[in-house]
Amino acid sequence: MSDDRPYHHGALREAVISAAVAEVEAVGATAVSMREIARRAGVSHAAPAHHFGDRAGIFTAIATQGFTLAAESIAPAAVGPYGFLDGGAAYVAFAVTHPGHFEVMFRPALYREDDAQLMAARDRAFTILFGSARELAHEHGHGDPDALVAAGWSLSHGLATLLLTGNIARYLADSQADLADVVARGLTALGAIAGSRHA
Amino acid sequence: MSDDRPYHHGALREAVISAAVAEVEAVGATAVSMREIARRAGVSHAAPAHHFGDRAGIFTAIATQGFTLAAESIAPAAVGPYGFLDGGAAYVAFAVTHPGHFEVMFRPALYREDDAQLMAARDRAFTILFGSARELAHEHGHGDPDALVAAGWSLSHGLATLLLTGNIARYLADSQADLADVVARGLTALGAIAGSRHA
DNA sequence: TGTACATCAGTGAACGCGCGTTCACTGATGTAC
DNA sequence: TGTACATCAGTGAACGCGCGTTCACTGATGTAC
Repeated sequence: MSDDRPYHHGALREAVISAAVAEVEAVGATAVSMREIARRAGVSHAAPAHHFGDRAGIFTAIATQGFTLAAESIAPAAVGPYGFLDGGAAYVAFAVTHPGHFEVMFRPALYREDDAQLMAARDRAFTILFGSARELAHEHGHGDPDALVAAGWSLSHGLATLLLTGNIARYLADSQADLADVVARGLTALGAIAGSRHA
Repeated sequence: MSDDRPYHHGALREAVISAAVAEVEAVGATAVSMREIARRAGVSHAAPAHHFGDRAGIFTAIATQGFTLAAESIAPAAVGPYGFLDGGAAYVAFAVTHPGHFEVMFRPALYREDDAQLMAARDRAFTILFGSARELAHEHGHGDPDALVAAGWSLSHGLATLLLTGNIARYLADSQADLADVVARGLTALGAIAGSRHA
């Protein structure tokens, strides 16, 4: 080693994870290589494999961290009688600020789904989603929390995905702050029309 | 050549595109290689490059074909006073039956966005989306088609994405036929609640 | 406090492999006469 | 109808490169005494 970097890194695990997240954001999850992650983290190319075994091991760590971060950032918003709605907005905000984590989290084929810590983190996140939907249904006299989850999750996930891939920007020129308002108005109108159809 | 395959393929372009789509569905868009596409199509490894130049050229062809197929399969549904709603269902159905095209279409970083044929096909598809939204807004007395597009497109796109990545199946056990109903009910309830909040 | 030793995080050279690209070629097709 | 030739779609050998994996190693740290 030419510089004064110590032989033992001390926080190699964290360094590799954040390098891997940056790499996912740069080239996409399925195109990342262990060598490039190591290069980004400033360690030897064999170090990531030494710690995580393979790419699936790194992706499992990223997904676990992602579900934990998502739960932490959504939980404070997802309380009160409209917590499900505010939680949805927080979900979109999380995706936009953590695109690398978000991409990996929802590509379960890339990581080890039976990992104990991953499952725990994921369940914590989904407890917030289903819990706030149950509260919304109870509070407003609608009986089916699962239907609320199906619609609300799809709406938030779709908006997040379209924002991240740059598709919203091309077709709906609004700024992101306005966008939340626009989507809320569209949701209200769309719900009323869908309801009137089957009334 | 050991078999009786003729020297000139005759439909190499189509063969390469459909092999590439199959490969995208197998390993993900960013992980496909020209060599593997050629192997799948049963041609020499240099043939795809000869025709398309590089991966971006193939992806451009896939996206163009995807927008064309999407427009063709959504257009018949997207008519009448509720065409926007039925078009959304057709959008989800297209995504589920054409996962390879769908993935490439909404990753514009992978292809040449300024390709003339691509832009034409894409505009045809989006004309259907915005046109049916305008008709819905007019028919039901809601003034902002863009808000309908933002909400409806997000909802359909999110549902499609969650279905394709296997996330819906894990958390909402319903069959896909039922799911359309569940989402419609959730949308109606969610719209009413969102409306009552700001009333 | 000082010494000896086990542990193990991290290194770096070496390997075989699949990749994209290049390039001289082959052979089927279309056109001119 | 038959011959000559230009065109160009598609081939396959060769190249250099980055990849994941292996493995003997180095050296910092923790523990025993």
